[in-house]
Amino acid sequence: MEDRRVKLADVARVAGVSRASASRALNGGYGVSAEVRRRVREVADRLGFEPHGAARALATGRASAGSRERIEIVIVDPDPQALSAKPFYGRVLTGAAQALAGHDVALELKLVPAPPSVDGDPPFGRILINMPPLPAAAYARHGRNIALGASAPGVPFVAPDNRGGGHQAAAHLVTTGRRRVGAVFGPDTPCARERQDGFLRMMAGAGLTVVSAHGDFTRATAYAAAKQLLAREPRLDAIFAACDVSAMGVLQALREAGRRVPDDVAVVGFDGSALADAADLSSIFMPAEEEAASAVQHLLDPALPPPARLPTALTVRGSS
Amino acid sequence: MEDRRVKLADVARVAGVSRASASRALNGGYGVSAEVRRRVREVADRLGFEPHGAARALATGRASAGSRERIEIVIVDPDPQALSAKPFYGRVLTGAAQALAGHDVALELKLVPAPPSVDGDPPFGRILINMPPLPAAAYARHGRNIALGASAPGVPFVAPDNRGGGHQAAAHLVTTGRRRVGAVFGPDTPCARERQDGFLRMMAGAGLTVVSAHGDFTRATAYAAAKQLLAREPRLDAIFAACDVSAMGVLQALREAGRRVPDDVAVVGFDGSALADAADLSSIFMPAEEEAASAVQHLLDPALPPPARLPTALTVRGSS
DNA sequence: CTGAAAGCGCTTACAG
DNA sequence: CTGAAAGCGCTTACAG
Repeated sequence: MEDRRVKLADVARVAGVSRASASRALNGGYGVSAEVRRRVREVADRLGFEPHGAARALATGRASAGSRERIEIVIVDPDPQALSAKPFYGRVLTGAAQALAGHDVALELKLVPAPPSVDGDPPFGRILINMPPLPAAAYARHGRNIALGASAPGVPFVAPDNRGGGHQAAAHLVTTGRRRVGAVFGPDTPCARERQDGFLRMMAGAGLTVVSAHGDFTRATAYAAAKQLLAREPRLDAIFAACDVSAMGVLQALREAGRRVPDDVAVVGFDGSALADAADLSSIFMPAEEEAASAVQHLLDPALPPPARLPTALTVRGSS
Repeated sequence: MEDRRVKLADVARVAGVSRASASRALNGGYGVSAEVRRRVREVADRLGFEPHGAARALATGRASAGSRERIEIVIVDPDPQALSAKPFYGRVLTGAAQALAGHDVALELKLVPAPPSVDGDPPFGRILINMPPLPAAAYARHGRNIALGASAPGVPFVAPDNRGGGHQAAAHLVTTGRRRVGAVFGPDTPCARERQDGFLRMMAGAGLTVVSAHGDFTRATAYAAAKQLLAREPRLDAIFAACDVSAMGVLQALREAGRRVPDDVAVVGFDGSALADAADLSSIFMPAEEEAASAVQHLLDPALPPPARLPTALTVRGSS
């Protein structure tokens, strides 16, 4: 009548052997007669025996089969739709999944609006995205961690060479003969500032001034900013956008203003996401997948030094 | 000298109490003097004691703290970059994460080139994406499962009303006065066929014939297909693309052919991903997030009937 | 409040 | 090959 879970002892009793033999018959089967093995397995099947993972783990010392190691990807983003709207996150997952292929490690995704407190038993490792320094430091005290983008001191991180990327964009425009250059930069974040920095430095080196506006990495804002840029300098022959999504807004503004791309105006974005490819947009490729992959590799083998800065690359498409 | 893990017995010994008292002091602290509690906790901290999860689980009968329930999202895709290239997957993750908010259930991501065999102890639930019927049926015998898109008979599923979406696209073009309509349909998959079906049926109902070509959901193919369509019928005033990425190829072909969008030619895509928004592309919105969310809800409470077909919605943007 | 003891369910030397 | 026994690390009645 009792509906309690069937245990090894039950199987052993029904099969008419000791628990030791039952255990051996079930695991590998070495050291038991074929007859006993067959009988025990048959009974275990019939009774629906499922070994108690914790007990097994305790007895063997090995971690239980059910509790594979796992790496958490902790994304802090107030926008619950972030994974839909920002290609970056998908690319991170791509890189992490690839680096984990063949390693029996689970990939757990945590998308949270605010930094979660350190809970339960720590995972094998964590990849921290947009994690403020304070909670990042707290995490760092429990298990291995690596951040995407600089985080708290002491927490290793991987990041793209944003400055170099900005430089590459500027160099591309200059070497293709553009002279009246506009730019829609990003918001006030380290990453956006670095891109801007690299871009302006190169332009200054080339003796060119830049007509610029600030955006927030969204299409709508970039669209308005580009219109404003055109009003300030109608002879613009190039516009740099701090991210691909912004570049889409720029393209639309140019189209509406009757400018041909790339004939009249060249456009270069930043990110190199699928969006750039789909829109035939020249863009500075940011190795998001590679960042995530090397983050995972660092977690798997902390002896490897964290790679810190990864190079970007210019991808020329139809817009420049 | 030994570097073995510190256990409760060690803490108890150093603190000068029994293991029982040490255990009580650490868990809740009821039934121990404040003094003992303080001392034990201090020692545990100093020694870096971490309770052995399996042992605790075995002793209490409750599942170990570390082994939270989990829902697996199993994506079968031969392209290791799929998560970067296809917005659909990111949207699925968004929906699943949102539906899981507040439930202490882990979200595990499995991206595999081919259906994995059923391994270890089954998760709380699985969401199957692109899973062929045979392995889907095998999974169905171990734990709760739900597929995105129809799968094996007996496996519950959620899917968008693709046919209705195709119908909506056609209706939009017809009611906005388009009469010479082209279409770049998708590959030979149920989902693409349904979209095509709905589209053609509506057009036939309106007494219009459609100049169509087949694509494979990529930009390059759609670009070529659109060029071909224009060659066959230069007076085309609208083109439907079976997915947003294809629509991007169509837009480029139109631009190069000197057609203005939407003045000369209207374009409508399908998916309603961030791409459509960024490109200001009219599109049939497919509720990917909602599909995933209701899949999760079904897993959490199988008493709820699976929703099966979710309605699509036309989003009109600048391209039509 | 405190500790000796039993027990959680399984595995694995050890003897036979 | 087989079984009695000890043990994995912790918790929790039970007595005191």
